[in-house]
Amino acid sequence: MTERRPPEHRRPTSHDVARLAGVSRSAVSRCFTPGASISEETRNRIMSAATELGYRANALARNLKSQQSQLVAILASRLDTPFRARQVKHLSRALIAEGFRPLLLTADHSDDLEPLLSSMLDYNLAGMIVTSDTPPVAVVDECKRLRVPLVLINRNPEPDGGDRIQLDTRAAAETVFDMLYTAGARRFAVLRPEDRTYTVMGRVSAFCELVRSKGLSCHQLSCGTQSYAAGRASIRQHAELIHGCDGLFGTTDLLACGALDGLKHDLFLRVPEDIRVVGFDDIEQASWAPYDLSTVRQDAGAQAELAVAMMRARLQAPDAPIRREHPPLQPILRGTTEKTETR
Amino acid sequence: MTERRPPEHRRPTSHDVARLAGVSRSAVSRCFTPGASISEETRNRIMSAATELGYRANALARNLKSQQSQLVAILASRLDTPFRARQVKHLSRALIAEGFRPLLLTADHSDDLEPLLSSMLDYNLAGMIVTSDTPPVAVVDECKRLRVPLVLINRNPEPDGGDRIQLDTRAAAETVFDMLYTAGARRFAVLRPEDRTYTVMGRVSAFCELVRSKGLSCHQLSCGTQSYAAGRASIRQHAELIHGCDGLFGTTDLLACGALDGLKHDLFLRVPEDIRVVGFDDIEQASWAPYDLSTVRQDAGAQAELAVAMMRARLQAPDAPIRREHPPLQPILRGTTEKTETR
DNA sequence: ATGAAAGCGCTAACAG
DNA sequence: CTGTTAGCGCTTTCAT
Repeated sequence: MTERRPPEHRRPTSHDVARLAGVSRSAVSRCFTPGASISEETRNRIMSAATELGYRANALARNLKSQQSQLVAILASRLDTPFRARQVKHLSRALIAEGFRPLLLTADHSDDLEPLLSSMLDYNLAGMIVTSDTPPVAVVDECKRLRVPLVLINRNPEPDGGDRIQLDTRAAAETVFDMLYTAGARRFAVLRPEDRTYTVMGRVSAFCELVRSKGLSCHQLSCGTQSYAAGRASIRQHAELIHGCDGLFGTTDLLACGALDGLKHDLFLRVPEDIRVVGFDDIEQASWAPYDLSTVRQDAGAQAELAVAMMRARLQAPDAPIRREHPPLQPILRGTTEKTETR
Repeated sequence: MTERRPPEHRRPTSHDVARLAGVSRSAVSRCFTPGASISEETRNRIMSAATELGYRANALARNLKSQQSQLVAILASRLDTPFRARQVKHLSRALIAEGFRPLLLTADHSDDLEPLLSSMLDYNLAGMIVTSDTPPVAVVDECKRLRVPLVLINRNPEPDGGDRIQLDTRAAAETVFDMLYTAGARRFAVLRPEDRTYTVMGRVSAFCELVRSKGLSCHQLSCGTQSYAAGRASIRQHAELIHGCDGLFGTTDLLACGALDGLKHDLFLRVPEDIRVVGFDDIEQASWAPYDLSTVRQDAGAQAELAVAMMRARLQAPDAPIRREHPPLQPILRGTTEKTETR
């Protein structure tokens, strides 16, 4: 008596719904396809059958058929970093809002991304958004070949594999310079992290160039990583140079926070009286009391929406020319660039 | 002459590989199936054909057939919060390490999760991991019915829909109490955020109970959200009460950091001389110079691995009894509970 | 060890 | 408007 009745936990299929509603499977399919022609009555019957059974179309099957999933891979490194977390949060929300499903790929010390990324491609991705880790060329090519829209956020401009959202380093440099100069800085320094991210390196060199083009001096202070600890250590390490400066560009808020603590606690300098400081990104901690750090905001929300829009556009016009967009920057003036009594 | 030749960007299928290698599609499939029987020679032929064509098995089709995807949904709220970001990072890594693909669902002001979550279920999830947002009952039931393993991290114990990783609030309370008491605190206060997360509320009440069971006093200071700003505001608001206390449990590092700044900059109290402070989570900022906050570490990495292991176990034994695990806690002693010259 | 055949659950082209 | 039919790309008996 081993009667083989369908197990209780089987998902109902369109077949089940069709049978219960007394229609064909195509009817069911049409019922769940936005622009399909179906009579009001059948639709109702199907709908009630569907809800009764708890039917939900199997996305895998649907995607297999339509050769297109709603899956979008997000590749992000250093997710535990405040700005990156914000970026990813907004990306995820923006994608979901547009009906996509974000697949999260966190990769750090560039542990061989290649296999991972290309295994994501197995899912017939609707797109891929990369923030801050340069995807291996193989993957970029693969995306191109498979016509998977690829959006790079703040990535190196070279490989030109996909659409890009890119910081306008010139504009950034000018904004930062203005903030520091207006606050009275004349002898500049900038933190140069050694883990060379394009954006960050770009900011450093653009800033230096700009400062020098004004006939002012700009020291580059090397510091290991883009972290609080590195920022602080760097200040200690370059103490002498620092004493000759009155304006510091932290390159990144995380670095800037570390630097601020170094300036105050290690070198006993007053900010902004002895030295003005500006960061970049406007992470939450920049506004915390001990920092009150002037910075430049990158609007993660707008950036995310732009990324999704670019992806969607590419999806519709795979052969359109590559786009590159500069999202807007907004200077945030806080205590570290406050005007002090001159003279 | 509109010759319809296969578009260049079509993915090669097992069929293409089979043809090139001169074998059947089944052979190709077997070649990519771990424990299948296939001769060394055919395997080689197939493999080289596969690499030549750049073949990768279509995950959608595979999953459709096997009724099981490698997709795991992570539901996380407040991703832009340091501890949550760390959690998600580790979850993502742990999942990927085990061959799963994390789908990221960020939901905040509990914008109707239900449709979202259940639409995720359309992907034949291999599991679902929820951190900090209680999933609607409907979804929990759905998971149960569809036998989708559900792991809840630090969620309310009531619905008992899935396996849980849960803070041991008693142990947490004892750890915190010890840290404060040992540092000399006798008159306690605790921050009570109004956005009632189970874990957080549990910490608050367990702590208060414990303190009172020792015959000591414990004031609950209400504060709006679990944020830096709320922590700081709360201190200002409860200034009088605070002045009568010498030990504060911040409930969350974010709150504790805000509180610390409130204590120092608004009430002009010295920490730890006038009042000792302990946070919870050990976010990076707790170790920053201005805070140097004693706290209790929840090991996000271990937590994530545990979550994935539990998920995997449930996948293999859907009917095993529900598990509940308490991940270990580790007190981190820093400046805010330093012993000061007594008397 | 291998190939033929039968689907997984769905959609879409085509008749009616 | 509706049902029939033919797959999407893969896996998996089942013979051979």
